[in-house]
Amino acid sequence: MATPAKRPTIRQIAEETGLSVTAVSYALRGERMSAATIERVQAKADELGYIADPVARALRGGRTGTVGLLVGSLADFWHQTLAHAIQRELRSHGLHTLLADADGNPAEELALAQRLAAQRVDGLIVAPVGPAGGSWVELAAHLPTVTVAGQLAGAEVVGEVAFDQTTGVGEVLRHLHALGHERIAVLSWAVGASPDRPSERAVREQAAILGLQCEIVPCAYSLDGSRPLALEVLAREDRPTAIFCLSDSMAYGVLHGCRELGLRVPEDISLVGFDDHPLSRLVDPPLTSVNWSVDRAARSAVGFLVDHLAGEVNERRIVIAPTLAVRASSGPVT
Amino acid sequence: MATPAKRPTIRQIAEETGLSVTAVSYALRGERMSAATIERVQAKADELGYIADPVARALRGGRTGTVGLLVGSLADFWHQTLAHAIQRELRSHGLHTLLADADGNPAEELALAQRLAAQRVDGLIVAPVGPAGGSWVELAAHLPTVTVAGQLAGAEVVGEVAFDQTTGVGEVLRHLHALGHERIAVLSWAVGASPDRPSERAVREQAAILGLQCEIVPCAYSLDGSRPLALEVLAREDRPTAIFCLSDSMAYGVLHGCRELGLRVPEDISLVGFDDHPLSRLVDPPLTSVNWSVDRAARSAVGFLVDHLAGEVNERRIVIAPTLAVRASSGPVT
DNA sequence: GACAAAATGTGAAACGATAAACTGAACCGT
DNA sequence: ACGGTTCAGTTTATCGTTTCACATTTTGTC
Repeated sequence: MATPAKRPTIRQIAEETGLSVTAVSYALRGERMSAATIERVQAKADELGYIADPVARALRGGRTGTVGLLVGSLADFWHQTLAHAIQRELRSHGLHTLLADADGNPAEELALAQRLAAQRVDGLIVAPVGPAGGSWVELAAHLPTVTVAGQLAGAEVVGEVAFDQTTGVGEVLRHLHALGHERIAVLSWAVGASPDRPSERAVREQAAILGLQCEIVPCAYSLDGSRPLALEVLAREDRPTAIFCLSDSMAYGVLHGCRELGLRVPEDISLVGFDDHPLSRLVDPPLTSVNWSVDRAARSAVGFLVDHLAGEVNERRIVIAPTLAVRASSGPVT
Repeated sequence: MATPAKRPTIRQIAEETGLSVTAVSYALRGERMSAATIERVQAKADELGYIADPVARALRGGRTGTVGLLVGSLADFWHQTLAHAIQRELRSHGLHTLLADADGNPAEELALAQRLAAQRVDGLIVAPVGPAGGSWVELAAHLPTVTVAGQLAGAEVVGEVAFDQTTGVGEVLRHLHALGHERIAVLSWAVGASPDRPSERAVREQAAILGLQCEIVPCAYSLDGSRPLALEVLAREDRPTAIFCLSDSMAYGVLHGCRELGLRVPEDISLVGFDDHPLSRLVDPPLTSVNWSVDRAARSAVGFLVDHLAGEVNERRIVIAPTLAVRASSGPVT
């Protein structure tokens, strides 16, 4: 039985160098102590393979080096991509990621955020699905928070990454309008009762301007959620000539549904997605979708947080502009 | 300016109930104290909205309720799916997830695992990409560890979820053999120098049995990694008649490459993937792939860990059997 | 009713790191 | 030679919780 080989602590270094624990603590951070001492301590620390215990540090009130990442639904491909991008970006700043997934349940988001806070994360990045209920205000007041694609009911955030939904939706609807579509079903996330979701509002506004009949259909995120719904919508007598899905994940499900019904895309029905997942260009037919530069969003979100933690106060809001990627899934009405 | 509204502590409860801190600590966990006291403390705790501070608890040596999840590469779709499934499964057990992504760099895996350990996770679930180097043995000796699809150089784990690669690879190669293919390029993960990767070994063995010419080509994970490689392989004069990718992510990149070169799949070249991502049935053409039941893997991995934490000692290893999903991307040699 | 054994509770010491307050010295200009 | 700074440390208290060792009360048994 090998020795349990405990991790070395600051105290061990103190004993072996003959200094006090405090001295070592300062030296390790390069404060106060003389250059000679700092070097001696560093050497010993390296020798022992010392890593500061983030837990103890956190307890005392310091930083953990860990950022909480709360995503609305990892079942959604876009959230998956975003989570990956943010995680990678955080890591490039030497920060760790504590991931929580509300799994499409907006009511749980606040509770999860609080659990993350209890774990003493240094900051929070939230990509919510639902309308913010409850007391985000208080949470955000204590914990630097950045939102991505969503608001938190008036909470004071240190950064906000917004997506220009109005323009994105507008481009899609104008595109479909130009192709001659007039009856369009819009599949929207079915989460919470949020009558004023920005994307849905944008749909209504633009539809009114263009004179389109847009029916907003609430839908579960995942492929398996949108497929049955698509089957129902497509089976109608006066089925729409186009379906606009407010996420690519849903569009994939619809695509699957079309296959099952033997409907051709785009001849029988046009289909447009919303996040431009990397695979959207590879599905059959390639999916027309709205691209948002996830990397830019991730960089900004992490940047806001890191700047804030460093005490800098910079620009706090960025609006990511959409690009409509027109592919084969949308075509003229026949 | 509102009061900072600090989280309530055990001490606050103690003061308000007139008990000692110790008594409250016991009472909250329902130990020792009289039923009456326990109830009184519980009531006060609920009233104040008390949540035990996981950080302090961890410092003292208890559980954090957080499990570290180390994935080899979140750029890979399969790892994404797996991470989501495991995260969801952990949550259903009331556990939180601390996610780290080695981003395709096996050399970093151990260091990341150590950071996770430093964060005092209760256990570790590792889905490695590379051959295990370094001292996993010591890490695993202190921290309950479960591996998914990979080994950790002789480390003693509390659970192992294995995939029957031999059978999976065998089915693919037999399938291609039956279709008349003889020259096959196998795209394998290009990580570390691991001459004895199980999947690659399986390829060599099966190829020998069936008399196939299999060239193993190392490749980066992502779509963007495999696409250029595919272009190179496909441009050869004696290009293979089939490409077998050891992950769907790579297959997507190859598919993209085929499009650019104007090659038809499967008429000009057959393509087979390996993880059966949900979108594989939707791409054009639908991708033949090997399905592994990610949900089952996730359930098992989490189950092993939870059982171990509960002190139960059960079966510690499961081998997930593959199912070959034959779709349109593989066809007879023409 | 005596005495042991539970039951219930308390105080103090951890866990590992940090920060405020304090202690000597060396050093400064005048 | 005097008070004042700076330097390079040390002591001590603290974060919130658990646990060990001990103190007190209650209960049980013959």
